[in-house]
Amino acid sequence: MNAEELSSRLAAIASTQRLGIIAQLVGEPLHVSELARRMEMSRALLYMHLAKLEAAGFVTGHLELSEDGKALKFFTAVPFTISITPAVIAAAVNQQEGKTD
Amino acid sequence: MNAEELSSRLAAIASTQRLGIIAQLVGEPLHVSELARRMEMSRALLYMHLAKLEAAGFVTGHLELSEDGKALKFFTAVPFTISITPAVIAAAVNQQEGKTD
DNA sequence: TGCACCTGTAATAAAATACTAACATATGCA
DNA sequence: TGCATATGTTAGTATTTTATTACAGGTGCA
Repeated sequence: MNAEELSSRLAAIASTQRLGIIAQLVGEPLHVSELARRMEMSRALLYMHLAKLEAAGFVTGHLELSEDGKALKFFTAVPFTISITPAVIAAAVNQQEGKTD
Repeated sequence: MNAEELSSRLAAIASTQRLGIIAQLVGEPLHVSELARRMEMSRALLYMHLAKLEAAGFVTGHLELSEDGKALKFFTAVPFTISITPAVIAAAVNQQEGKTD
């Protein structure tokens, strides 16, 4: 992972709102409207946060049909581990490209 | 560590500029003017970044007198390890206060 | 005295993020 | 038909972060 990738992944979770979203989704996928109610947040704003989290690979969304036939957009927390130390940072800075994982 | 502490620590390193600063300081303390030259950045801007990094505990600064009697402000990278997983985030969100370490 | 260094801050401008309000569209059901 | 639910976007505003410019002050030395 290079410095740009690292900083953008970190930026995606450097937010209490987005940490809260991930926490809500751990072990329990939720659809957008339900998540918005639990987070006490407008859907428009939630979409913005979800877009950042999904772009960084921390959550993933998919459409599902409810029993009564309505489309629901479910989001799930994606498993990951990020370990950061000064050496990891130095390695990231001192290279142009990084591994996918 | 609670969600606020976690997000503010992450925010402090969620920046390519600040990752670069840490990388420069790993294993080699530098004074502000020298670091500014290496980062190709104005001192005023560098001070802002250093203030954020120091507030979050990633670097630490101290005054030193050079051989010819001039005051130099040296900064050093502080050793640390941050490991983040969905479970760590959930734990941070679901508590009010956290341990110092 | 003047030049080359250094630390430190204040005021301001520019850019990026976060947030709100409003809208369009669709489904099921009484 | 009308209400309650849902997805999704856009346009505009507010706030925060980043960056620049311009200071004021200190030391050593030729």
